[in-house]
Amino acid sequence: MTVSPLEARLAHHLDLTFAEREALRWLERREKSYAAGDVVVREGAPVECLYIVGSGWLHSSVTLRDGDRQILRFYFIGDITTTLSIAWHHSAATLQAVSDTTLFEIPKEMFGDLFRRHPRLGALMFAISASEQVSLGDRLTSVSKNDGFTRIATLLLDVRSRLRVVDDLRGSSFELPLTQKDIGDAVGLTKTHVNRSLKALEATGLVERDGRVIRITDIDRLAELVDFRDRHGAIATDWLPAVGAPAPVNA
Amino acid sequence: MTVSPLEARLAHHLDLTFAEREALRWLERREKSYAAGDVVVREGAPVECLYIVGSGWLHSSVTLRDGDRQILRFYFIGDITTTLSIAWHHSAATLQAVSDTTLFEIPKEMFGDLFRRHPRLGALMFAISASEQVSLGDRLTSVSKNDGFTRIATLLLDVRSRLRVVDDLRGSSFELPLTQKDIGDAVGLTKTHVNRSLKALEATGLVERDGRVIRITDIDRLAELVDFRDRHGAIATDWLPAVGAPAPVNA
DNA sequence: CGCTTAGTTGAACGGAGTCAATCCGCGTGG
DNA sequence: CCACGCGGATTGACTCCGTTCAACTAAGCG
Repeated sequence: MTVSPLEARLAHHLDLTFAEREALRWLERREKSYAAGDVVVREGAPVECLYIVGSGWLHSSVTLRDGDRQILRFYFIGDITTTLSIAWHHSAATLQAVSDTTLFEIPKEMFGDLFRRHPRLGALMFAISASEQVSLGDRLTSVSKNDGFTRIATLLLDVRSRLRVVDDLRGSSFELPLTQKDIGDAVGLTKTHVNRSLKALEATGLVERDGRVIRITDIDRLAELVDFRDRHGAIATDWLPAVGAPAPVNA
Repeated sequence: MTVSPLEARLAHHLDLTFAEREALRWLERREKSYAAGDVVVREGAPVECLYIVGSGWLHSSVTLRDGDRQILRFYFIGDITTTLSIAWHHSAATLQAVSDTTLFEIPKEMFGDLFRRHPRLGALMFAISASEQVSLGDRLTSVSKNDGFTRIATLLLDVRSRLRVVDDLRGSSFELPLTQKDIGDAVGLTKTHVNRSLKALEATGLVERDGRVIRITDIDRLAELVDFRDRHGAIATDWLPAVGAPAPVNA
């Protein structure tokens, strides 16, 4: 029996019951593959499905009137994508593969049914969504208040931290399969200034680059330098409802 | 029987059953009052409860190392606050009353139980949370890519739009009980530049100010000018699970 | 009536954008 | 095997939006 990415993710926070595990695997039957650069869903297109990331990197972004792009979020294995758009019939953002990826496609209705059959998992999804919202808030703060150097350092630390939780990231180095333009679109800088800031980061000796492989030589010191707060640790689950057969609705 | 704020909000999206209405009202028993400026929850403090806004304005913010502040979100009647922090035992942000407010305090466990007893409401909460996330993404985009004039215009349009949905806002004018420093903390500008941008907005004739009362004379034209997208309309509910007694967990 | 907080305005500075040239790695085709 | 072309990375010069610093005014309040 293979380990499913979403199951693995959630099991990180909770001791899942057999039925819960079963239900999660049930969601991951329709597998699809995309090549690096492929657009999975375009902004404004109708969305009937959510996608669980099976492997690879993706990002979601919006395009402005002048053609400029804002990258909102990166997705890694075990993440659920297009939840952003679940509130509408049309996608609020473009979902694009950064590297080669596999996705599990699940119809929205099936996701909705999960709330009914496994309320505890529904509540856990809510909590995960909340933590993602905090993470987005952190980036807003970073973009709003910090200079380029700090924004990029924060992005690197954030990505590394998520890869560590999500992937089996061992050492201090990791691949960042993004162009400098992409980085700029994520943190609100031009590619020119991204380049300058990356150089400045290297100059401190805290970050090394080899092509698109990044190595942070002293994570703690860099984190201290830019006041980075890691949000990707454990999440509180003590408030979740009891597991098992849901209580009947009383009058 | 009084109309509860949360009930009214959710009924906007869904035909609620009697049992669901009952459950929502059940959440709103512990009422508390706060004066303008009061801090309800401080960043880092333990949180055991969520708060439904009964009346008034609030905002949540984070404080940076240098004392600078980033306002993440404003809350109005019917909003659920501190959901941001539900994933942790300690608050991720400071919740502060902007005007005099009343809040309904609900223990996290009771909120969790809502997912079990009324899965459809749980899923709806998830959708609302998703739409808030999109809204936050819009602000990230605005702060990341737009100049001061546009950022503030967007904030004004956004607040007006939310007040219109949430409150019985009739005309084109509304009170903005914020200092220019507050506005700056929300959109990432200094108070100096907020002032200049407000002046510039007035100069276009599209916005009038009288103290803290704002009047947008031509909403459509201002929206067109700054490429504003209103996210606070209806949300899709067709994917929600069926109402009624939850299905038993099958083997 | 002073004191404090918020709003307003001016001058100078600087971080990041803009524009533009150059370099580099890599795939493609001759 | 090498010339060519292309997308991305790098670097420099100049400009400008927003900050910083610093008055000064207006308004609320004890």
